Amino acid sequence: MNEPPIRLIIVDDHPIVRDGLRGMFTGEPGFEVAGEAADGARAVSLAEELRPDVILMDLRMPGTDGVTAIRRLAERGNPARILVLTTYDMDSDVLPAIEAGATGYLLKDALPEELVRAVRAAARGEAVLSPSVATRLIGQVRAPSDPLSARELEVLALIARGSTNREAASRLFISEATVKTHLLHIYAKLGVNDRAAAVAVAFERGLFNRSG
Amino acid sequence: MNEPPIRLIIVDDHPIVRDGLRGMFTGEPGFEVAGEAADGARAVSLAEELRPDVILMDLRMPGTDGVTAIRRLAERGNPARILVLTTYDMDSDVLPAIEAGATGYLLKDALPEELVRAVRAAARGEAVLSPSVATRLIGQVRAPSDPLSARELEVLALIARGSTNREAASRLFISEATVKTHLLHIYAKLGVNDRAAAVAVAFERGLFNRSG
DNA sequence: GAGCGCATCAACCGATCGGTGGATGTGCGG
DNA sequence: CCGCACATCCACCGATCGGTTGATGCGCTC
Repeated sequence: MNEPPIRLIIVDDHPIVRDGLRGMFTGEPGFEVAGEAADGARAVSLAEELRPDVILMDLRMPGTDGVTAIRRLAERGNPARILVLTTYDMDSDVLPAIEAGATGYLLKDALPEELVRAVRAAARGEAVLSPSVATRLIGQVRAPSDPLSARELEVLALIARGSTNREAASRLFISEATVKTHLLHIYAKLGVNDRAAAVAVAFERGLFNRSG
Repeated sequence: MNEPPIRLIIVDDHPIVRDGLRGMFTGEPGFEVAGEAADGARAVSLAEELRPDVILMDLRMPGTDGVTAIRRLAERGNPARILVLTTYDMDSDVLPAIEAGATGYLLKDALPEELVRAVRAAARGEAVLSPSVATRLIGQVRAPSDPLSARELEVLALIARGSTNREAASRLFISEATVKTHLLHIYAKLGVNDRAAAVAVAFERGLFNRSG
């Protein structure tokens, strides 16, 4: 008795990657590549139209990004399993994707057979994580980090550009004491003791990428 | 009169990307994919063995990276044209690759026809740059930045982790005065006035990626 | 209403930083 | 030899930072 093929949509802004993935799954029994999209918005409408079993989703794409697309699919109750496939394993990428509803998260260095296995697992509803992503999630569970408030991010961004506390205060129309208070909160949240280390951690976590 | 096909080696640690590229050039007249490698060392020995016209080279790979491989090929006088194809357009990636001898530098978001055209141009010995890379090179020519010395990078790395000048001095077995001197040099080279801004610029330029 | 998170603010003080204006020594290339 | 880059070092001093120990006000949720 033959099972129906796993119907798949490939979402990635890089044509080369889409070609590579299509080639891989076309040559693998049990899969059907139902469609492709180069950004999140197109992925959402394709998924509505084609009702795939699994969506292979990149995160960073021009226009609508992967996390937003995942959120929209979840809001619409779309049953497709979403397997994130991306280059990035930074905190700022992993958590939002999983919180938005992704079933799995793999990095693009995965071997073809790993990827095939992961898509099969995702189609069954099983969670699939690459080792480095799993490690990060474990770390987050142990020491969940408080997010910085919008104001804290504003202060930190100015500090990263070289403002003294006084200059930052002037720019934000607040007192220097307030800037210092924000900074102390920032240091506590990021687990550091000074501005330079705060800037470093902010970059490592991609905190400055969220602006704009 | 038929011209011989352009013989190509594909070097990328991501199997998906290699598959995608192989598929693309196999289906395109005038090309022959002579071989593939997943890292720089393998690329160098393959190039010696197969004598390709063009090598499509990724930069960041485990083991021997792309820049090192380009350098080795240049040292051996290998005539193959090297076209870098990578995700990254940060200063720390672009300049070393071009200085090492790459004929061109493209980003992975290039359309298939752009890539085909670029490989043909590279085979003719023409330089090929993606727009964002060209912009960066122009910027570098206008305001060439001094690279930080190895010692300066060591100092800055410790500062980014939150060391005071005194702690950094202790860790490096030097005096605090020396640390401060290094920092002043760092600020001058990076065009900043304090440690936090220096850390930010270092991240933006990918200066901390070179370690290890 | 109470509690919470966030934003705002103050004064004080020791620690640290950044700037200044020097200095010496080594290795390398012209 | 000279000049350069790099590494190392000094003392002094004003500016800034980080920590401390408070405080008020606002909006939101239970």
